[in-house]
Amino acid sequence: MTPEELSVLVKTTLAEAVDAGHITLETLPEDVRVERPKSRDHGDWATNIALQLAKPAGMAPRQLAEILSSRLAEHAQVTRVEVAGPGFINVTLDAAASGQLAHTIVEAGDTYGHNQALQGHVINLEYVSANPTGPLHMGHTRWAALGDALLRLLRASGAEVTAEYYINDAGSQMNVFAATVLAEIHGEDRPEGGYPGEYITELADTVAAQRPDIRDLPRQEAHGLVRELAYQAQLAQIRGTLESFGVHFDEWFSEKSLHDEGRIHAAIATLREQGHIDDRDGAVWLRTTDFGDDKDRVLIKDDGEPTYFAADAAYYLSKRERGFSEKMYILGADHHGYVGRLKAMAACAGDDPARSIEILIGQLMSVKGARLSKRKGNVIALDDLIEWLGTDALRYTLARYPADSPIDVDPDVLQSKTNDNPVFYVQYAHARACNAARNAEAQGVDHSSFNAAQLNHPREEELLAHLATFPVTVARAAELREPHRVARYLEDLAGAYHAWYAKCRIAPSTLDDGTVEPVTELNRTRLWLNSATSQVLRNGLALLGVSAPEQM
RNA sequence: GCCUCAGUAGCUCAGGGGAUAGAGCACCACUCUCCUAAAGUGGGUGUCGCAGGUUCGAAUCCUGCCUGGGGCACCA
Repeated sequence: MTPEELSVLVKTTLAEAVDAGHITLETLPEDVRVERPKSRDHGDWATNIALQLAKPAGMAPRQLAEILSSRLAEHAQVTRVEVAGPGFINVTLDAAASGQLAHTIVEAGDTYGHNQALQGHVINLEYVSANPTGPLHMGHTRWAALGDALLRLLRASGAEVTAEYYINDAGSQMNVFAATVLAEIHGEDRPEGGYPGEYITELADTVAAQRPDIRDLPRQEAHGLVRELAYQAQLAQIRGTLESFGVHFDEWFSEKSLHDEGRIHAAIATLREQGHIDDRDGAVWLRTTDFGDDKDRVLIKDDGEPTYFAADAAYYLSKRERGFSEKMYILGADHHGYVGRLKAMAACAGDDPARSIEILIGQLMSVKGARLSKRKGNVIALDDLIEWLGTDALRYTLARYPADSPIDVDPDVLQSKTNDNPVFYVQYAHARACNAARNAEAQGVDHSSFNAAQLNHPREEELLAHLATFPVTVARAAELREPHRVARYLEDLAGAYHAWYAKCRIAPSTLDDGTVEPVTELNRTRLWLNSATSQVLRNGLALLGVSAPEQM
């Protein structure tokens, strides 16, 4: 019996008690939380439902708990129920009822932990979206790791999610970019305010190789061509970096296409219909102050050019037209000034921002001792970080903290192979489980039988309890948009596994006289538990985009 | 000035109102002739930034203050 099943049982028990007139409640709670108590003296699972319902039921919490507990105790899989403290209900389950989970997990395989908490949600998740004028750097790294983990989590919870990268391929910075590359092609000094970094030289070489005639073209024509070719080359480089970081986008959306297809003016027309446009001082304004923004925002400047915000508005409407009911953005704290205007803009467009827009703001990260890359333009390049620390270590570490806590990554920790490096601790647990399975199988232990009641060692009860909370951990992490919960969970699970492994042998032992003990049902049953654990470790790591090595 | 995030053990940090506030590191002592000791076991540590409030109960929610990070464009 899993905590979810127990939760359902408590809920139905409550409903029965209400029907029988023993408890008076107008509405039943939607969610009954069942948690693993900190102290094992408090049973296998505990619920505070009686405390929460005491007031609406007009009943003393302990009295309410007593009614529920006497009914719960009648259930076959429940060994003991106690009312404790102010009104907690502590439940102890039958060992066989808990142990069955090992079998369930192995059968569910890769889908164990998946849930339907977000079924029906059609989400557009936009993240990274770095300008295509240079390589990705540390400023993008955390969002890449976090966004991809969140994507996997949302999908595992039943949401339909599209990962989208917004390419800022319009605007003056692209011209500066092109001018820099073109100057490089001509062997001239870089223009004032141009891009630094040796990657510009590489781009210039690439472009010149593609179009050997480029130096002979009229300057203006060459500029347009360089702009396109250098952009393509840079974008390809960015994709390559993301690919090696295990991050995949479903949609690469061009800002320029919004301009070219007239979608910006169409968006303004839509906003105008909604009655939130002002024309003043020769510019076109969106009255975002109607919806709580500090100041109104310009959409079309007095020189007739659209602002970046106008493109954002058109982009938002594009997402809506493409059928996304929820638009999620992951932005760095340095962009949090955007939140107010984005939400106000959504409201101007006639949407309810509380439902249609979700903006996750993350704090910035740093890496101790990281060196700037002259080649990449005096940034700390993501490519270099990957090469230095490895994708697994980086991704795990970045996914391990809540987005709103600042991170200062310590490379020494990431590269160590001990307990103080959580990535290795978790990966090692997986590798160890795989190795134990290989070893047991070599000695003839297989999955041919399973007896849940034999999983009664305290360490296996503890391990089973951890395994049981995986689905609810995933569901909660997805709901709260907090991938770090999965990482923390995995660390706990790995700890429970190591502790179990130290006490409970899977394979038969060799006796003093050199003979090997016969394979028993206990060996086989433990193999199931071992398999279940490695499965959950694998599933959890997969949600974070981190590999689960079979040996280390 | 306004907005926003943070302040928890010596250090790095978890803790979406609940029982005695946790984990890793660091420090000490144990455990491998049998599945990976890259591990496990035991040992102590706290004015949860400060002050009020909400309630049966607050590290958690509200208000104010202190300290630190980030942000407040007809830039992109």
